[in-house]
Amino acid sequence: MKTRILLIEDDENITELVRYNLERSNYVVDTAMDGEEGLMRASEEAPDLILLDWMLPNLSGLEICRRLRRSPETANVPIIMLTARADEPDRIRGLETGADDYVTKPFSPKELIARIQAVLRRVRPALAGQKLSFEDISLDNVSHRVMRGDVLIHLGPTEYRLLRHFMENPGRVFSREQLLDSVWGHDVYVEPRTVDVHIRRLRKAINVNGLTDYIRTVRSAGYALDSRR
Amino acid sequence: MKTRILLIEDDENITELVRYNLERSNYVVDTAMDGEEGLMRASEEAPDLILLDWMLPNLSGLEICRRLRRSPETANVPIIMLTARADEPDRIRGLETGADDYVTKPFSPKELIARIQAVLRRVRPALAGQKLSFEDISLDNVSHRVMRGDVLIHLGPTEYRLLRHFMENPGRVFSREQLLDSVWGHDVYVEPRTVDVHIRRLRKAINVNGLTDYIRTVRSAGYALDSRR
DNA sequence: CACCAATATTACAATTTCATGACAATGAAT
DNA sequence: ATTCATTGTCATGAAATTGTAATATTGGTG
Repeated sequence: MKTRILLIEDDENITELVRYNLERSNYVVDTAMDGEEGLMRASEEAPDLILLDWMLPNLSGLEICRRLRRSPETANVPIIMLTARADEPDRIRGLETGADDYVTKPFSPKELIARIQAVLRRVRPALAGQKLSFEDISLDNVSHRVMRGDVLIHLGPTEYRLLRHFMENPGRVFSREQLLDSVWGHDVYVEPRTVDVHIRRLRKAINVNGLTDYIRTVRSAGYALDSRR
Repeated sequence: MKTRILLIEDDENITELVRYNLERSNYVVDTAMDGEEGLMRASEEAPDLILLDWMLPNLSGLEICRRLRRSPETANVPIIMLTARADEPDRIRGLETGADDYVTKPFSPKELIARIQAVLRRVRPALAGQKLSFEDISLDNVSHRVMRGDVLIHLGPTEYRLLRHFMENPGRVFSREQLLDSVWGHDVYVEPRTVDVHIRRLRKAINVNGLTDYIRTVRSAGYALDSRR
């Protein structure tokens, strides 16, 4: 699932510049031309981050920021202000109002993206890495969650570690002994055949309905997480 | 409990300037004169925020930043870089290494404080006197009040800090040991199982009537505050 | 096809891990 | 001094997880 960013900005040139660069960096960009529209979009779309112009027709950026923070739906969405006003009192006022950061125009796309990532890393660690994915399976180590498509999957501790190990090394075949070593630990003695049972449990858990089974059995070698059959 | 800030800076003039201003703003300031000392202090004192000079004798600020991020104890402590180098490539490099913000020398004390507040607001909202909210739970760190919907919830001190910690890091799974570290303090010895009991008390207090329980137990891993089951 | 070896599946008992209630110790408030 | 709230620990039962063995199925080979 891509990270969605809402851009509230009235200058079309900037809008297009930002959209182009963010989309190239794999973000989904939604835009609003003024404050009213911005507030509406923000509560409807629940974006992961908001880029907010300081100078807007009708409502000022500062006021938007205040309102976004007040509404429970958007109170926790990080906000980066875009501003031409580089003077210190304004910067301080912006930060005090609840913006998480601000970028002064003219800004370079690279810096904007670096700032976005820095803010996201803080606010939603899950959005900035730490997340493994393979085809439509995703595993988040921070929240310990596994999803297949958008279905939440429950795994026992061992199946979780097993899947994580596979997802950390996709495509690679592991023998039962290797799996026991790296998933169970070098010091535990467990029957190699036990691995079969856990593979079974993992398969059962992640292949809800008739979904394709990405765990490939390699006869007399072991198992692998793999898209090819 | 005051907010503790660790300043890693070799220039004594700056050190004194910063110390004076931060202490006047009610922060507790600890200082280190070089990188080695900084790393040591950081893991021992567990500060709430680190101010890090870019140019340091021996280890560079960037390298310190990297090491702080790598070590689990300090990985989540916000870092603001102090730098004379204002050019963009450096700024980007700093942000990418894991700094949360940077301030260019010479800086005004007012702006430094505003930045500290902004970073803390985003990382540890409670330290910046912010209201926290998660779904229909809200926690006001100023009045020490917790509401579920519009019902006022009474919590003991420990349950309050526990909930605050969860609300500062929603979705994230914490082991009992981690919780003891950050909620009880890194120097207290308490049985890990005691955490269970406090989780129970928190649940009981917060899930009045048949309201959904947002505290998720992650078997053999810990607990998390989470919306979906 | 018939056979063998390897894997899949099932069932079950043992073990871990967690939820819950009770209790004594502590300290603050009256 | 007494009451009350809070806290840490333990004991117990419930629930989830785990390893193993027994049995079924599959794939390859002659």
